[in-house]
Amino acid sequence: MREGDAAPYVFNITTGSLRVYKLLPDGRRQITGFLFAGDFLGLAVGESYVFSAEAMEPSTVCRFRKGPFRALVAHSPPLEHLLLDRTYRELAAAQNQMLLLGRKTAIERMASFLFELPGYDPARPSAPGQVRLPMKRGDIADYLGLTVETVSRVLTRMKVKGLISIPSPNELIVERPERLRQHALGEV
Amino acid sequence: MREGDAAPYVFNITTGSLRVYKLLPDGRRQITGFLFAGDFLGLAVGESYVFSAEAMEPSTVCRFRKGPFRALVAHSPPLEHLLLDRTYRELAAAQNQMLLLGRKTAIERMASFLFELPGYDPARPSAPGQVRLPMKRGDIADYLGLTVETVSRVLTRMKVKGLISIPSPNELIVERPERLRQHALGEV
DNA sequence: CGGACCGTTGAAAGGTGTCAAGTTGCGTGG
DNA sequence: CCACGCAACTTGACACCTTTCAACGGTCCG
Repeated sequence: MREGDAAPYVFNITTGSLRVYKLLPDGRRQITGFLFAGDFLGLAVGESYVFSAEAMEPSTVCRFRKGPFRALVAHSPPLEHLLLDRTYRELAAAQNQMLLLGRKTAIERMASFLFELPGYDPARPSAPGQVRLPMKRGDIADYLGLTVETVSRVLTRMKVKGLISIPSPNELIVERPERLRQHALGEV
Repeated sequence: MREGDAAPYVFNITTGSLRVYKLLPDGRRQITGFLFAGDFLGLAVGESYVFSAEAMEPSTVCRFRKGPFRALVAHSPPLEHLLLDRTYRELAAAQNQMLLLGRKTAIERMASFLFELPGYDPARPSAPGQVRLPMKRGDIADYLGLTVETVSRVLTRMKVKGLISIPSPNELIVERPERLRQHALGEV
């Protein structure tokens, strides 16, 4: 779906992963978030979408027409409550991302990014965790407000420091979660 | 209110203006938004606030205890709908801010900022508009992901170009809205 | 085998940050 | 009434992190 297009549908993701982004006229892209199974898409008010979205891998979604969906929500307080709750979480995540984009260095951004991906177990803060990266380097760069080159260089630096290892371009192992977390908070 | 504190209240702003922000441990600050009369504050889920907020000038708010407020919302579908709608708008604004912080240059950020302040009349796109700046340079800098020095330099550059004029530090006149808008979109 | 895409690495350029100093405006107190 | 101190703002010089530009190797696939 494209920013500016008429917005007749709401989607719920069944499988796969999507990137949500906004563009400037000259092509500069900012990815505002990645979506995975269970996430909703296209809820915003208004007649047209305010952002674009694309699948990053083969994905399936459940599509609702907006009118009936709105009616359903309006008649189901629990559902509306669920949506409100999810939207608050999304807003809190957006604020964290603003902090990242406005005030963190490249390595701090990457460290923060790795912690929000599934694969980290908060119950075992120092246990290494494996992370799947369904997105390409360019997607990570446009999500973190960097260039692909910088993303690549930062990953190399982390590898050299022993913070992570990279078995393949789409897999990453966090070797030292506690030190990576310090980086994410700018405490190094 | 401070990030991390217990969150027993929800606020609605009556008069004045507030800044909402997040901090890194070393003191770096990112202002995620400015709030004005009519805006809600502290709606997010959870036991504690996920950001801090301060008044920028003498302000008054209407304070609700969270429990009763939630109950009120739950029993009033129109109210919940209103909150959901506002939150979507806030989320859309946050996505625009991510684009700004991740991909725009200093002058583009400042131009974008000036357009989201009250004082611009969309019905007369080329008419000069006066803008009140209740926040200090440091607040603008922390909102745009810049430093005070860069904010000051960009304003000077805009002044030299004839895009704006600055009668006093807290007042600003947009002289060439159409050219400023081009800057905001990176079309220069 | 050739080509497209992706990721990595190097060298140089540049925009913004850092550090420092100077100016202005204003409230306070002598 | 004026000197003083302070905070906010501006300006300059320089440093540095990230970007830009370029080249190279690897993988997949026609």
